[in-house]
Amino acid sequence: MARLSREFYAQDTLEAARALLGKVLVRRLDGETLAGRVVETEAYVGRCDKACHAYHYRRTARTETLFAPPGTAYIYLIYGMYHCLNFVTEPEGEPAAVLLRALQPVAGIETMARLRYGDKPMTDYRRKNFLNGPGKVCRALALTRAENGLDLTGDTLFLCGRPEDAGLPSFPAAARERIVTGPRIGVDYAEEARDFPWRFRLVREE
DNA sequence: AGAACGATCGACT
DNA sequence: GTCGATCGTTCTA
Repeated sequence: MARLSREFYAQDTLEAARALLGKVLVRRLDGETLAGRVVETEAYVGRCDKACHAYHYRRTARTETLFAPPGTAYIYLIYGMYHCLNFVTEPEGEPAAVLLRALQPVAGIETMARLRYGDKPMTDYRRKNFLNGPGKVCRALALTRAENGLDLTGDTLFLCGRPEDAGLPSFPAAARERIVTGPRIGVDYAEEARDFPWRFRLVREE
């Protein structure tokens, strides 16, 4: 199964955040395959970014994962009730990562819907807001701190360029899309870094 | 030991 | 648009 290599993750974080758009995230759970297409990311760079947990190489129990090799999953608890999934980037020792903010569902949709909504029926509102936030993505993929530190070159959680790389049916004809850049969400406390245009979204052209 | 604070979400006016 | 939930992490003393 072709998946993104450690060298891919070792690149510059801003480049990685852009390059990850359109890639397919695969989560194997109890023998089932859950998958989604990456449509929104944010970059966090410890070297120079006050919004990054490892700003100025700050090393604590939590940030230890950001110092792990590129291609490691950094998952942390936020606001006491949600989790965020990040992909560790740059050469080992440079604490940096790409936050996954949104997916388009690709496979295992019923299971993801159950993880997200339980037995509540699917509605248009729920379909529209299914995987459009970092906490929602982690809920739908059953990712918690227990999965923090997972190796993304392994079999449990990984990214690939196309669905066929994971044995999934290919996408229908690709719509025209472009990358929209803007400031990151929820980092108003981060002084000058709050305005860095380090959020990347894949949006359909009209 | 205690306090402050979130890289969010969903319910509600 | 506003607001509260909820708890691990981090910092202060």
